[in-house]
Formats: sequence, structure tokens, C-alpha cells
Amino acid sequence: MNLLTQFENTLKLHQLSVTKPRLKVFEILEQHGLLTMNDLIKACADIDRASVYRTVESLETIHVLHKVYSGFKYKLELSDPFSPHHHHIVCTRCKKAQDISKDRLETILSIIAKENNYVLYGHVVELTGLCSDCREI
Amino acid sequence: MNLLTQFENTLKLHQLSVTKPRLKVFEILEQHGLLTMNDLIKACADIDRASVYRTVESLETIHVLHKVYSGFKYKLELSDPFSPHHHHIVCTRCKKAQDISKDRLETILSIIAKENNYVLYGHVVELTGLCSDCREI
DNA sequence: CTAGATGCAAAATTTTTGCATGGCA
DNA sequence: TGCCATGCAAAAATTTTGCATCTAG
Repeated sequence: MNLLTQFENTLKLHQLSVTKPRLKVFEILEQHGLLTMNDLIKACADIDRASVYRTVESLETIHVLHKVYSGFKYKLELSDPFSPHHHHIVCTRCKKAQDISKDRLETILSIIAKENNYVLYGHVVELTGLCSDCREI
Repeated sequence: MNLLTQFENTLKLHQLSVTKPRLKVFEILEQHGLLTMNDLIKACADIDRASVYRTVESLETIHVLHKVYSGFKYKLELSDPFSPHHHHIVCTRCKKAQDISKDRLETILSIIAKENNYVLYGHVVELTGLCSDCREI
């Protein structure tokens, strides 16, 4: 089953209808991976700002996408299982973001959630530092 | 050495002068722990909005404070070593945030940074889920 | 004294809202 | 068809900027 179908099923599961704005936002994020709200709005040319905001909010609620914060702004990306990228390490100087491997990290996170008696819905892990290139300058 | 002195030293170390807005922002955050930008601005009654924004930006740059994101908005809090609170687990339903213990988590984070060849400056870890109270409803 | 920081006022950007209309189930 | 979702337009909220003034060092 492809991602799009999976997405539509998720919408239905949450009793949300399959609409043009929702499909568009999903498609754009699927293509681009990590976007600012502004870029997303621009990329969704024929969709109204307000609808993009509303779509992002719904899709976040049903855990299809999430916000990733670094510095002042946030970016948007698809959540697992629609995308495998959950964690980043961002260079303070050149602003590049690279993914970090999840396995050990998520083990720890789930242990922590259990200890605190939480049912885990989502998690954001952002590390900031100097990448090796920038350190040499 | 108390926190305030340590803060002033940090400012000097980064060649920033010790000013009223900076002291005020620090003091408020020290008292309140985790605030929205708006609350901070309100609490800094006699300081101009713009100065609060500028102060937050400088203090973030020198790692005295950082932003913590949950949902759409962010909150501000002092960074280590000015405050021991770095990680939270936030309930989706009641919005309460509680601190989570750092030890194991930070071990993992520093290993990950090393693997990626980064010098670590900061990290944000936010878990979201349902707390035990809310689960029962 | 003087570079850097502030306050003020205004602009720019980002987010939210109300309401009439349109389209999915 | 009925209800949810959208577009539009406007308001509200948040953040940034330019510039004259002030102040910490």
C-alpha cells in the first residue's frame, strides 16, 4: 500500500474528509521533506493560507505531520510512518540539519515515557551544535 | 557564586553589557521557570517589547536561555547551568508539562553528537502523550 | 567619551477568525 | 442532501526594523 493511500485511510479513520488542500499539503511535504510554513504556503499555490494553517493543524492532531523547531522558526515534516525522519542535529553556524539515527534514542524515550506513566504520542529531539566543517573555520 | 553573578559573568565573557532589560529577563525566568514570550513581556512591565525580543535573542545565542516548543507555541526557560530543567513530557490533553530526568538521556545525546562529529551546544527533547490522569477519563 | 543597548513608533510577518459558499460522503 | 471544509477578507497577534537617545564600561 502506498503512502498516499495510507494517508487517505488515516484521514478516514479520523473521520476527516479527503480534500484538495489536505492532499496537496501531504504531497508537498512528501516531496520536500522539511519546509517552513511559508514555503509550504507558497508551494500550495492555489490553496488559501488559512486552509493551509487549518490543514496543518488537523494533520498534526492525527499525527500525520509535526513541527520541528530550530532557532526561532519551525519547519514541518511528515511523521512516522509517513516519513522515517524524526530527529535532527542542526549546525548553529551553517544551519544545515542532518538526521540522526533513531534506534537507541527511541528506546530511551519509550523507557522514560513508561517511567512517567505516559502513553507516548510524539517526540521531538533537536540537537544543536557545530558541525565538523564549521568547527574547522 | 550565585546564579545572578554567574549570569553577569557570562554576559561579560561574551562582551555584552549588563543592562536593566537583561537583568530583568533573567530574573523573571529565574522566578517563573517556563514562560511564553507574551507572559515574559507582560512580566517585564517597564521594558519595551522590542528589547525583550532582542534580549531573548542575545541570551539564546550565549546559551543562557532557550525555547521549548510544544504544539504551536514556544516557551522560554533558562538553560543549564542556570536551570536544571531541560526536558519535558507534555500531556496532549491537559497541557501539563513535567520535567523528565536527564541522566541517561543526555548520555545518549552526547554519544549521538560524537558519532555525528558535532560539538554539542544545546538540545531540546519534548515528549508528548497522555498523562496517567488523562488516560483514565 | 563612545560603542553598544534601549525605547518608541511603525512596518512587516505570521496566525486566527467569521461567514458565505462549495464539495465530499 | 447535510455537514464539514474551503476561500475570502479582515482582524489579531507576533516579530522585526529604523532611528534618536541613553548608558555601561
